[in-house]
Amino acid sequence: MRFPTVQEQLDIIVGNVVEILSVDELEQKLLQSLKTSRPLKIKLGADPSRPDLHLGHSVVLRKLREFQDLGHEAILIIGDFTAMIGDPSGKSKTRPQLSAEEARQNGESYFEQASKILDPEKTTICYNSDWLGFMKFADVIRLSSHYTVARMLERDDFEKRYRAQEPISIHEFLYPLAQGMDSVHLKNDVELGGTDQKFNLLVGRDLQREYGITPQVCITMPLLVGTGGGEKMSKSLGNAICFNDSPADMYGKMLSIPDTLIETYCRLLVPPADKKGIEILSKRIEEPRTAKRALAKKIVALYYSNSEAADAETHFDQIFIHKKAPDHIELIEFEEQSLPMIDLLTILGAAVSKSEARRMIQQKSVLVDDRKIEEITECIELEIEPKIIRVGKRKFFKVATKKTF
RNA sequence: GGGUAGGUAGCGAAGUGGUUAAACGCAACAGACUGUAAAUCUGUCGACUAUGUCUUCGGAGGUUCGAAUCCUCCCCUACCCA
Repeated sequence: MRFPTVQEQLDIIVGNVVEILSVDELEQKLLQSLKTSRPLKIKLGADPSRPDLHLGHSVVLRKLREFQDLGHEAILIIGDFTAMIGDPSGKSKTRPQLSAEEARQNGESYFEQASKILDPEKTTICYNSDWLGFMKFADVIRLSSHYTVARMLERDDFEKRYRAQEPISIHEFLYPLAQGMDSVHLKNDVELGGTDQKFNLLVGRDLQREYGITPQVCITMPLLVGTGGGEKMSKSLGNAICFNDSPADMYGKMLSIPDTLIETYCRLLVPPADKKGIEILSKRIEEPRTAKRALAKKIVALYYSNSEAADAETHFDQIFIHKKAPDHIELIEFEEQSLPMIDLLTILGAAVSKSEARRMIQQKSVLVDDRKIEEITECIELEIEPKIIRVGKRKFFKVATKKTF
């Protein structure tokens, strides 16, 4: 196969990126790689404490895939060691510490999900505990001596917290350094990350230089806004569309994004090859609904298949347009023949507490076979013939009794 | 080590002895209108054996008929001094 020229490669790499530090260096590296027939090492860090990948992750993963397709080497680093620190980027909450085993498992799950975008055959996966775990305290001291407090405080996040007189723990300073050590260890040529990773990426660059390695090129990708339209997509904010969401969920969540996001989503989430029809639609502002449906269908197809995407759409129409229950709901059987509605709702998990179940009924959002439950004291009579329970717009349950009397 | 200011529900933030399960804002949830869009309106938003009861205001004790509010000790955070 013919390797693409530097310019051809650059044209692809530049797509959707926010910043490349620096383009000149990247060009040099690409040139060098062509001359020596040595692929570039492209690094992407993965946080195993959050193994649920969502469309936000896909932005940067797609970029990594593009590098793979250009013949470069993708290295996925599972930050099992750094997870013990918890990246202080953005919202800083102490994360639960992972055991080594959990970290491995999550790492594998991450890789498996990422394989929906990456070429798994051509992806190198490694765990940073393999080198960070063996550093001695003396090594850490040496490492920390390369950086100053003032430089650390330059980081936007630290600076804000510092000014707001919020706590910053010493170990948080170690996070960028640890991540930087990954780059020193790997001697990678490029590191990819979201814009929130810029500082960390730059530390990696500095440290490589300190350790006598050609510094990596840092490429930042935009952060995807969540389905709510405000904050960045994040599982914990509940505004994420996950790789593992069912096709129906994925489709539904896609339709719930604000119209203003259609174009952005289309640009960042759909690979250029698949973009055509949707792109045109997304520009037709008078038809946002059509565009959104096409986009939603495409997204589902990307993570599942065309037929599953079509099913998701049918399913959606049935529930939300025709307001009917879905065809397939898992049947839940009970020993009892009669149960108070409130109890049933909590058992089914439709409500977290009985108080909440009560509220659901009071707010007239509970239907049994299309009949509205009016009284909180009401009991449901379970029969062999299953009954459909609907709570709110999107929760459906099918219940019956096991016993024949 | 000394001093100052703080710690209130998912978050932000009022409240400084008595209708306070705790104002208000955001988020969330439900309903109306829709296109599971936005905007808007309404309601909900600790739990339970439920027109009442129980548990919450960093933690543990104490004062009081009554404490998020007063006292003591402890823990945590920021800032200043060393």
